[in-house]
Amino acid sequence: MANVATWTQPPSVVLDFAEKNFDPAAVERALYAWWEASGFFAPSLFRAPPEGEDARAPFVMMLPLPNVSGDLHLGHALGFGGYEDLMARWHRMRGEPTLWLPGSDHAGIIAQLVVEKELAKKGASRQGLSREEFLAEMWRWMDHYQPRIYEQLRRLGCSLDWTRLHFTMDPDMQRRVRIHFIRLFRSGHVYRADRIVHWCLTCQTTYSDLEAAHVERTDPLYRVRYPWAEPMPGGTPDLVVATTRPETIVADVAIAVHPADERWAALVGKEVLVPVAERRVPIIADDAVDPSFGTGALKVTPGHDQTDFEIGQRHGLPVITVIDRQGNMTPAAGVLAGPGRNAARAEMADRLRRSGLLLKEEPLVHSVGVHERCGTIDEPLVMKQWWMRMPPLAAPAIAAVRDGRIRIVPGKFEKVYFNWMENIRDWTISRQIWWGHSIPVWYCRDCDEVVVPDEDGPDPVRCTRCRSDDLVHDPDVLDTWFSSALWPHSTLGWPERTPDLDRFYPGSVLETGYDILFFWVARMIMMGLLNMGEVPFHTVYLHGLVRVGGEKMSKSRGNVTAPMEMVEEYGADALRFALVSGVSAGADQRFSEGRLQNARYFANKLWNVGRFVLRALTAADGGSLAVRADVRPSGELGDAERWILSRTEATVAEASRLLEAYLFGEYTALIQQFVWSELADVYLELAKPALRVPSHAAPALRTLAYVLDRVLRLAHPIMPFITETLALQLWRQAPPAAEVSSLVIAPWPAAGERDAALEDHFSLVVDVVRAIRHARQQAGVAPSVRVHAALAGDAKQLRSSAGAIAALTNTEIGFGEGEGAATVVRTVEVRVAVPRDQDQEHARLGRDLFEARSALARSRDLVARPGFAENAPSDVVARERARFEEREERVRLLEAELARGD
RNA sequence: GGGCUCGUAGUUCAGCGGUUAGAACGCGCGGUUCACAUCCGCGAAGUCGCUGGUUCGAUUCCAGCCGAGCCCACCA
Repeated sequence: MANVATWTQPPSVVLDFAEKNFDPAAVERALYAWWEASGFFAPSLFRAPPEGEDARAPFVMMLPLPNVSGDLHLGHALGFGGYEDLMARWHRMRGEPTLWLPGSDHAGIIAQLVVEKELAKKGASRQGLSREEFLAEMWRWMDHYQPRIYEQLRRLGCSLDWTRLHFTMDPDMQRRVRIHFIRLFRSGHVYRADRIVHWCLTCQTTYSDLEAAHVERTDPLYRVRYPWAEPMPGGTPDLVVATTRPETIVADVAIAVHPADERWAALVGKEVLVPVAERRVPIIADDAVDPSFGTGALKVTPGHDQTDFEIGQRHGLPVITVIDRQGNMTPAAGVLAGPGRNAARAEMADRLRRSGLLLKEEPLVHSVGVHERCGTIDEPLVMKQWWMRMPPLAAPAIAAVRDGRIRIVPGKFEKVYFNWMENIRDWTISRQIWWGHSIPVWYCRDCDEVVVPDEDGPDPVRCTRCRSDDLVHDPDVLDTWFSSALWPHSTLGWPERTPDLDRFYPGSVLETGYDILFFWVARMIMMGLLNMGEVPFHTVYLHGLVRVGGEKMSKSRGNVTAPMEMVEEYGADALRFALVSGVSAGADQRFSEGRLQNARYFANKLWNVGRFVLRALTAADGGSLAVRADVRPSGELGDAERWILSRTEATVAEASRLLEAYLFGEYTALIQQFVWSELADVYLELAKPALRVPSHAAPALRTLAYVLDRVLRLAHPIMPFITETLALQLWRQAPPAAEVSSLVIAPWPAAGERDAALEDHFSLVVDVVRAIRHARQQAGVAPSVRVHAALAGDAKQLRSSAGAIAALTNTEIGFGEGEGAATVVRTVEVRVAVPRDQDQEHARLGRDLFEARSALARSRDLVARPGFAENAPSDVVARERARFEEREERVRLLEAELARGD
């Protein structure tokens, strides 16, 4: 049951609490190495489930494969070190066997381009190498970058199970991709067809619709007259079309008009002559034409335009290809044949001009498709490619989200998902590059048969139809996303039914940026449903983009965006905290050095809270008191102790709630707020007096140890290194009753009992403290000077807290009448014996009274409003009534106070 | 053309049918308190984009408008 792996001792070089400031560099590497060596990141059951409960279901996440094309960027740091590791660590602490599976992606064209660029630096080129030589070059490069990326993941603290590391191009993965393709082929989900595709002249490959981007450009728009093929009756209008690509005129096969366009209705079926080509082509009617553009007549060029290709399909028109893969004009272009489509464009414009058919030339602002990888303008071409038939795969994937088997967080992305999936088009999966999964298809040179091997069969050597041995392997490779779509099941052993696949599929959460919802998430859902019959995860959490701007990240280096430099300078904990803090799901964020600095300050605050507690334990010889960090103190406790304990339990409950609701930004804010404003600013100050008296120190010591222990557990998912550093030292002095060797596998706390009345009472104490401090500052009394303060009005409730108020304000507290500056806190009169400025005080009390009266008026209106008492929930009514009474009392006190001053 | 989102303090952003609308940074003032100057204390600062509607009650829900942005799509 329990994992008794190879727990080694914690590293000896953990930072000692004698250090005033937390030094991440001193602990991070050693702690990570220890965690990893101890097997904490394996999906083991680290402790028996609680009495009467079954073992928890595993928590499974896949690392969104970073491309092996460079270093990690801030977006990776946010996803991996922020949300994902946070979830993994939290679930692990909750006792769920947690598998977070690492890997990387071969990144097809992106990686190939990078390596080609590297080659170019050395004066070499892909074309100068054989395919084998080039691939060897790719692998060399992989061998260099992969370990680098894995090291960076460790630096971020990611609790990945490195024993299950995968790479999309591992021979094993190649086999699974091959089987997947063969099955898709046999089931008809993939097919080979001549269709129009996006072609990149630079990269010399096709690409999918998703990889097409659009940019706005201004190009000349040519208006060209196409002469009628037959003499037409008088009054027949000229047929004029507008085009930005006159060089494709020679590939025109028709003119299309909108069916409802009355200008052209009578001429549908007539023919015109294509200029220069002198070919007769018909006028056809098709819905795709926008009658408001130009004359409403569209030249139809199925060989070089997406829309035209579809019109051609509908009307059975031929395809003429006049541009080749290099961008040169083919012999089919007739007189335009020859190198360079741009030269052909000029040539064509010239010829049209000379023949008087070019009526007009004007600039047009329009958007043109480009290859998003390199920015080259799309050259749509008709080519034989492999396609995946998407609508049948999309249907069950839509249903899975629709019926809640998968939930997307934040919910707005469900709409985006539906919008895309419901309009999905077939996916071109073949690419004309070398780096990638080869397509397991051979073609017979003798009879054109397509030969596909058996799933685990050898490469075919003979044609299955004509027995020829003249077979040629498809030279193309598969789109990168074809293999990553299988990731959640292929890494667990599919198609074999392995123990891992049984245990860890379906997984739990898929966390990634919203920008790859379609590229990856949607496709994983479709492939998971197809191959496994079950969704790959129940929740998709999408984060926004990290933008760096506005503020300078570093004076010396310009804008630092490399997360590793930030880890170096600020520590992984600070970077993780800064990235997650105050950001909501799916929202883009602006990252700044200020955020990072604040996170480091918070880490340091936590460090010093830890130091304070550890020193106190040492000084008091915690050993002899047998303090147990995980045991909530009971028995004789002061108000302050009972208050911070109650607040601690409240924080435990709230942190759990926020994490369950995927509200990570609020979770970090909660932790920071509690540690800084409540634990450090209030309770630590209150504990100091007690700690000075050894005989009275025990309750405070037990409380401090317990609260620190809770805080470290709560903060561990987002700040693993500093919390572990402190926990190891805390537990040495106050060993937990439930023995545990590391915070990584320590139980997530369950919220204990709260005392709501005491919490409320203490918030009054804090308000009174602030009022006294304010009075002292106003009067210019030095903090070291002890003064008197008197509490009156509704002050009885504060008797038990007089000591706390005194300690926090350096003031003697008395009850009843007093002298000095006066103020009213809620319903308590506060007089601080300091010199006062009568006029100033009078003015302030006047302002307070004005505010109190308007607040009272608001309360009165609300409580008396018709329908309020009947319609509002009873607890709201009760609260508003209480608030009304309190405000009445406050107004009365302020009036009395003012009257006294007069 | 279709879909989505955002507009809250000087800045970056949380929040939300009933709170005195919050945080961090920044700003002003004061502090050598033995955990922390990567600190402590006090303070100033918001008509929650505009206009209507729903509601006992709207910063929060709905509609329109103004402003900013994102995604999808076959604008010649």
